Amino acid sequence: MARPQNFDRLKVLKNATLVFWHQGFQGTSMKDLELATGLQPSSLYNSFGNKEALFLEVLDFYEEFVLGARIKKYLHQEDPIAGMKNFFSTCFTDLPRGKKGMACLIVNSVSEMAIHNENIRKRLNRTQKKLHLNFVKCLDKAKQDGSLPQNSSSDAMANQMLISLNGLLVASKIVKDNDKMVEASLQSLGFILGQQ
Amino acid sequence: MARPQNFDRLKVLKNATLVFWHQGFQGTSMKDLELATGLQPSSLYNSFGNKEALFLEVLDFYEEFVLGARIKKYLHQEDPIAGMKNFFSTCFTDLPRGKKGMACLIVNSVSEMAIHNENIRKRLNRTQKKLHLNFVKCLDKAKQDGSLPQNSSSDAMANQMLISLNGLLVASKIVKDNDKMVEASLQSLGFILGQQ
DNA sequence: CCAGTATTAGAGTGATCACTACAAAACATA
DNA sequence: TATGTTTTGTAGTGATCACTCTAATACTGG
Repeated sequence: MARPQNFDRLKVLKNATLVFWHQGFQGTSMKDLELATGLQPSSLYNSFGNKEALFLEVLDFYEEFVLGARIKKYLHQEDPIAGMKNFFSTCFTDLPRGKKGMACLIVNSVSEMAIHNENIRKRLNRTQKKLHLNFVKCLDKAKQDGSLPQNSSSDAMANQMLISLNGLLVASKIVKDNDKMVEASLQSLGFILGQQ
Repeated sequence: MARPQNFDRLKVLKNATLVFWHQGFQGTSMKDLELATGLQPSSLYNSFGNKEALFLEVLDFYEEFVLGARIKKYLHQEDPIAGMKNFFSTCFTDLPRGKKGMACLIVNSVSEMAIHNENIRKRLNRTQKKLHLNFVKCLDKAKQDGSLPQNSSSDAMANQMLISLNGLLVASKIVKDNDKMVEASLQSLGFILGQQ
């Protein structure tokens, strides 16, 4: 056969994710990615194709390992309402190396790339739908628990939560007092989460 | 004296605003700005300094003439609640040349630049505070009208509205059915706006 | 060990980046 | 018309962009 790859693909994707997350797609150069991953350009292009393709894999990595971990940690809890509350209040603190203002790779990328690259837009839309679905599951569970009225629309509520979450993450980039904004966000969702 | 400028500064700023609004700061090259404004590089640099300084003036232009126009149109109405509702429901349609997905230059720029450029961050923060202030004024007026309970905090409500608006504008970049998202957004602010 | 194959290192591609140097041009004042 | 001052047109700066070429390298199956 042939010479094997000399690197861990997942570790490379993780490092690339951190760079794109912090600097954005256009703000990240292939040079940045070489330095962050330790790979030479030939290895990067041989394994990932080009910058856009690498970014799409990074989005997959983020969905599975970053967002996925948070979904599992907070939205698969026993108490769905408390879980969703925690999901909101930790969206600033669950950051790598404690970097502030990085917010969320998905929200950042929607803002930067969605209207300019259809492949990226589709991928981001899929990720948002995944989060939406998990919100719906939580809300349905809360209905069964009796924590929420049965006649409320989980789909509509999940939309409200997505919008508030997106807005919260944007606001976290300029506002000092994030806790105040989390509180405001949870209050505006108060008819969902405010009972306890 | 000396040779006069051969262009209308406000018209140049307007055209530069449209480009930055659509493409973002990093996605816009000086070449793009030359083409959009019709100015040669020497004129651009002589009159505005550099790309960042031009962008800061563009942010001022946007605050005064784009956001300012919307504030005047919707938030200085007689009925403050209806005005705020209209402010939300028109944030997708009040776009130049009907371009969709451009959302808001402020939100786009917060997402792209806030953590990388302190000058830009400060400017964006100032603009958000201006909008916050106008929401507070509307909310206070609604309290005087009796449309809102006196004990509610206008500051907290304005924060909720800012977050929802930001989230709504981000969502408008990937979601097809914007009206559904506006409705969700207004519903989550329902305890403010839902009475009528 | 040999042959075959995929990966690697490293230099280098043209294009584009923000920005500048410089002289011609265009005006107001005298 | 002559002078002084600023803007303008044009060519061009080094740096960096995403990406590629080529040959040495490292491994597996025979």
